[in-house]
Amino acid sequence: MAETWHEELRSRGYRITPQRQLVLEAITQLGHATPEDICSRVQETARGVNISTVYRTVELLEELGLVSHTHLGHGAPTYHLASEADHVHLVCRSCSKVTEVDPELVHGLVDALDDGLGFDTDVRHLTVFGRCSDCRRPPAAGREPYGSE
Amino acid sequence: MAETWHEELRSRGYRITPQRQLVLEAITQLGHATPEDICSRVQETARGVNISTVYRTVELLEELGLVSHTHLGHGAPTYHLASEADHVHLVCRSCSKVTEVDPELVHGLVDALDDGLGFDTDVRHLTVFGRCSDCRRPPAAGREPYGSE
DNA sequence: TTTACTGCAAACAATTTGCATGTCG
DNA sequence: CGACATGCAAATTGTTTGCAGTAAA
Repeated sequence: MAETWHEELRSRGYRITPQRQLVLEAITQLGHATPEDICSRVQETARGVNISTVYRTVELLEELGLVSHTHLGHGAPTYHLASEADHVHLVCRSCSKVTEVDPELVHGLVDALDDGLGFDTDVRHLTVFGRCSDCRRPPAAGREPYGSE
Repeated sequence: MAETWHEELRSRGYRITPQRQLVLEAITQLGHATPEDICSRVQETARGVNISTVYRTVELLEELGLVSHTHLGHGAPTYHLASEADHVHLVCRSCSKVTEVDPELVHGLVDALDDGLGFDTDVRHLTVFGRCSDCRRPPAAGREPYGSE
């Protein structure tokens, strides 16, 4: 199993601690998790990891490139494994449903931004807000305003 | 000049107040503004509008479709006139520079999401994170991790 | 005069920081 | 042992809410 990150940590002068392992595990299991989610999840098993340690840890893991975060709306950001992060998020502003789609769909956009402006898009961080098919009205006259976030 | 929104307000039972006019003006002048920005700007001229009134007002103005907001990174959201909002935001994660680009660039994506999933994208709310041409390294071996946000 | 709106302060939520103590290496 | 990490509490933002006084219409 991949514990290659242990070496990566050490080589940078960081240490391997149970808390860091627990946080990484929680993110692995939860998929999309806010710092609070991670904290609660970890508390189920072990004696828990303090919320501030969670914050410090996700920051570290992100710096190492192991996890990445996205803003799925209003409040707290959600973290997920970078290795599984290769997808784009769609968030419905009516029902808040989150859908993951293949990044292939945005390649056109990414290429256009690269060619035209030299902008290097971070696809993993991309979130598209809108309205999902379930919440969308059958093409009527006036477009209703979007709901919250 | 357009004071059509006055009627819109009244017809819905809302009132026209100096605070609401000031907030709208501030957003008009500032372009991209956080609630805090709006508050400070207004305080330069008049006796000021309380921050909680700013929050209540932007919510109202957004409901009316006059302004819209986007998350340009970490903290507070930024508000702008809906009439000027027809652009997509690019945010550089290294230098934090914000660039506005023609929404034409994302039409491909929007169409793909619509055709494939029936998802109705809210282009005005779209923000793309990445690295701008200035901050991008000349194609080297290892890709540096992204900075803050 | 009626009822919405504003300001203020307190309540909340999310995140950060200082510091004494604990522990990986 | 010694430097780094953790826990805890307090300090910071960012945002919301209750309420009494103010002002559009």
